[in-house]
Amino acid sequence: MLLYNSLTRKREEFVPNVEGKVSMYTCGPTVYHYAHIGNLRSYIMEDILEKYLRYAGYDVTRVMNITDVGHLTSDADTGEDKMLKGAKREKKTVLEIAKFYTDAFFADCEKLNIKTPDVVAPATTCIDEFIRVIEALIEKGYAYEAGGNIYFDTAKLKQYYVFNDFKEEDLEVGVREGVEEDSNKRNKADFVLWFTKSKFDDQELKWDSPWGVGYPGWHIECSCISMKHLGEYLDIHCGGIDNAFPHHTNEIAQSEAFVGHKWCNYWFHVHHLNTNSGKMSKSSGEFLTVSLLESKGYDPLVYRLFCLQSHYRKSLVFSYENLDNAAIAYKKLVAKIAALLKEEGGAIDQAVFDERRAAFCAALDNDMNTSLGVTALYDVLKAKTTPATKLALIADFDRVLSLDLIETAQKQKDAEDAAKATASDDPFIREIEDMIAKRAQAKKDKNYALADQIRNDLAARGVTLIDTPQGTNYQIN
RNA sequence: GGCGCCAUAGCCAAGUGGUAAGGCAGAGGUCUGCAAAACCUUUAUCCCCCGGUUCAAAUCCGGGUGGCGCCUCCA
Repeated sequence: MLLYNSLTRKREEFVPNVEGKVSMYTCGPTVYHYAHIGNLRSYIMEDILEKYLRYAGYDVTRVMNITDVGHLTSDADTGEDKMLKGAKREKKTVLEIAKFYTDAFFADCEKLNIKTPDVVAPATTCIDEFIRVIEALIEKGYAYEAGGNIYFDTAKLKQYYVFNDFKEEDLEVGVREGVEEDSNKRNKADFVLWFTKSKFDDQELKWDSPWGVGYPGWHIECSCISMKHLGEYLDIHCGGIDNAFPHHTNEIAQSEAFVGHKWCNYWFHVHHLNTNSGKMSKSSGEFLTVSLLESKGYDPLVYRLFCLQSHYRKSLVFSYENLDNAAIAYKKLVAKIAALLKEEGGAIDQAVFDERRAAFCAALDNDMNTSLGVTALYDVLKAKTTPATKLALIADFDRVLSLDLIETAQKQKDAEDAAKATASDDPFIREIEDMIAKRAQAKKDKNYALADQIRNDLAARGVTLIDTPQGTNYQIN
């Protein structure tokens, strides 16, 4: 299978370190606020990668951190800790905030059918590990103390800028508002491993360390948590493209300085979800959360389909028009599958099954081409074969796509069956059937005004009539 | 200023040298008293622009233009 590797900027054949096994690390959320759907795009695409690797037969171990400490808004210890900022905003303790938004994050993931990683590690539970690695980095000469903080010395590396051909002198400090350069640093690119001199007096979470009471820098978290659970050799590291520099660059710097050899082979970066005005963020524009979409009547899985119709390495523009497009496509897809469920099953045609499955695999083998994967699904629906074959294929693809296609279609069918079964007991159903009968009579009498009025009355109450040559069916919305 | 990604129909999008998949919307049709649903048919003489390589380019190369991202908050 081919995977684009940000490290080499090429699509490469994926070969894990240990045959049949894949170690996978994902940068998790900073839990100071709800995740917006742009954040979740990354997790959806990473979920597809993980599930496809499993589908392809790999034994995958996936680890994710939860950033609940040390994520500053500025490098120079002048900004605010994001966690602290969230806590102040809501007048809660940092740990309460972390707990609340961690739960909210996984609740959103569940709605989007994003599998929870095998290991989820909050940074605050791994402090000893951070200290141990920082001590080793100091011992090896890769880290130094200045102004009370511990910094990583990027000048000690043969190559620091791995994802971009940056030249240090061309990098501008303070491109962003509110960012100042830290005068303690020896080199422009150096970064903090451990803070003891915090300018926020009310920093809540602090730990004792060989360098004094303080707290870890952001970058060290991911390196340590990954190595703690996955060892010195990592197969795939995932994250949003915005983290390639400096976060992932720093992770590589400190991890490889620590282990003394190549650390991670494949870097999987998901590109951004944009709005018409640019990158989606929590601070500008409409704050688009899963709950907001639900409140507007969208099934979260519609958003998942919306993401799957694009490629993870392309920026995607969000608009309600595009989401509506996905919503209709999803509804039609489910309706077609519900129709299949009603048909006689027949036997599974293994030849067709294998052929269609090969097409699906070819799509995903090609650098996670989910758009083609969805097309493979449509091709199944159009294929000339038995309903049983189609349903088996759809269920098979959905192990990766996770759109709950069969389940949703089954629910729809069950609801219809249940409505029919309880018809005689339910006064509402009896009334509907009564009105349908009256309308049939009106139609027979060519009293179309009355017939249309009955149809409109029912529509107003959420009942859609579907005329067929065999009679009138109805659907309760 | 430096670095990187991208550019295909009204919208989303596939395509990795052999003559433009698929989805949504639109149009026409079947069915219907009409409508809805469903089904069938149809929708880019051409892939941002200009050069070049080649028998052959949306695909490769060079140069533009435009959009987005990163350069210490971000997925």
